[in-house]
Amino acid sequence: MEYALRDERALLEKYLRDRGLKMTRARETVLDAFLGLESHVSVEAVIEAARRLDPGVGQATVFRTVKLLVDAGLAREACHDDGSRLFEHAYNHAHHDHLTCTRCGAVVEFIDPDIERSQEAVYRRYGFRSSGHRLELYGVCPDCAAKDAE
Amino acid sequence: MEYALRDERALLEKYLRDRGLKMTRARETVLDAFLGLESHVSVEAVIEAARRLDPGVGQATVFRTVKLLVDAGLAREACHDDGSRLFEHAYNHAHHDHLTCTRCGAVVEFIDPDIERSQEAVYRRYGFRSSGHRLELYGVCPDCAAKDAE
DNA sequence: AGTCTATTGATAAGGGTTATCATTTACAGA
DNA sequence: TCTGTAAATGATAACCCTTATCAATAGACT
Repeated sequence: MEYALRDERALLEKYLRDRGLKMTRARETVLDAFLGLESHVSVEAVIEAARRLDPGVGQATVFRTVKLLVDAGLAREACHDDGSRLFEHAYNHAHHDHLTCTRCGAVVEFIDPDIERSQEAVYRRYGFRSSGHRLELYGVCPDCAAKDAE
Repeated sequence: MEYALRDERALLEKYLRDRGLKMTRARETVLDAFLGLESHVSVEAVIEAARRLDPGVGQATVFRTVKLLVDAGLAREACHDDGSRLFEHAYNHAHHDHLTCTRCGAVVEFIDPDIERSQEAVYRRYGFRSSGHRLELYGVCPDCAAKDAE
C-alpha cells in the first residue's frame, strides 16, 4: 500500500517536473486525500478529505489539482452522477465498465472481453480510430430485487 | 411526417390528461420546436427554436417542458456534452448507441446485436435486472484521420 | 540567499438548471 | 357560455458546480 502511494507520488512529481511545474504541499495533500478515498469520488468529497488533512486547502486548488491528476494519468473521470462529475483511481486500476443499481446506487465494476471485441468491430465498421469508450449498464441489483419481491 | 407529429401530440396529451395536467399553447410550441430539430439537441437549441415559433416563450418553461417530454417518452437524454445535457427524439426512434468523433464532433448512431447480447450476459452474471444502458464510443472519424495524414 | 515564476486561497464571475411568485390560462362543471 | 379552481406561465432570483481573477506566497534554480 505504502509502496503504491509512493509510486503515485513519484508519477505526479515526474509529470510536474517534465513540464516545469512544482510539487507543492497543497498538491501533496490533494493527492493523499484522493488516494485515501474509494472509487467514484466527487470533487466535493476530495475537498472534504483534503481539509481533514489540512484545513487550509482552498477549493479552487482541489479542482485544479484533480484536473492535474487526470492529466497525469492518476485519476480518470467516471460516469457523471447527473450534475457533478465523479473521478476514480486510474493508476494500477485497469479499464473497466460499470453496472449500477438504480435503486441503491451500488456499483459493480466489470470487464467483458466479448464487449471489448465487439466495440473494436464497430470502430472498424465505420473507419474510426479508437480513443476510448464509456459503458454504463443500469439495472436493479439482486438485493433490491429481493426487497421488491417481499 | 404530419402523421407522426400528430401521434406525438396525442401521446403528450394523453400523458398530461392521465395526471390532471393541461395541454397549453407553450407546451405545443416546445413540442413542435423539439420535433423540428434533429438528434442531440441542447435545451438552449430548443429555446431558440421555440422562440422562432413564439417569441414569448420563457426559458424556464422550455426546461420544464423538455423534462415533461422525457417523462412522457417522447424525448430521451443522450450523452452529456460535458456541461449541458443533450436530448434526442425517443418516439419512433429505436434504441441505439453513439460513436463520436472527438475532433469534429460527428456522431454515428449504431446498434450492434453482439454488444447487446453480451450486455445481457453481464446482467445475468451479476444477477441484475436490466433497465437500460448507455454506450459511448469515442474516436477519430475517417475525415479527421485523413487530415492528420496530410 | 536571491530571483523568477508557478501556485495559492479568497473571491467574484460564469454557465446551466431550478425555485419563487404574482399573473394568466386551461379545463370541468354549472 | 360562464365561472371557479388549480395548473401553467414568464420574469426574476437563487442555486450548484466549475472556472477566472488577482494580490500574496512559496518552490526551484543559480
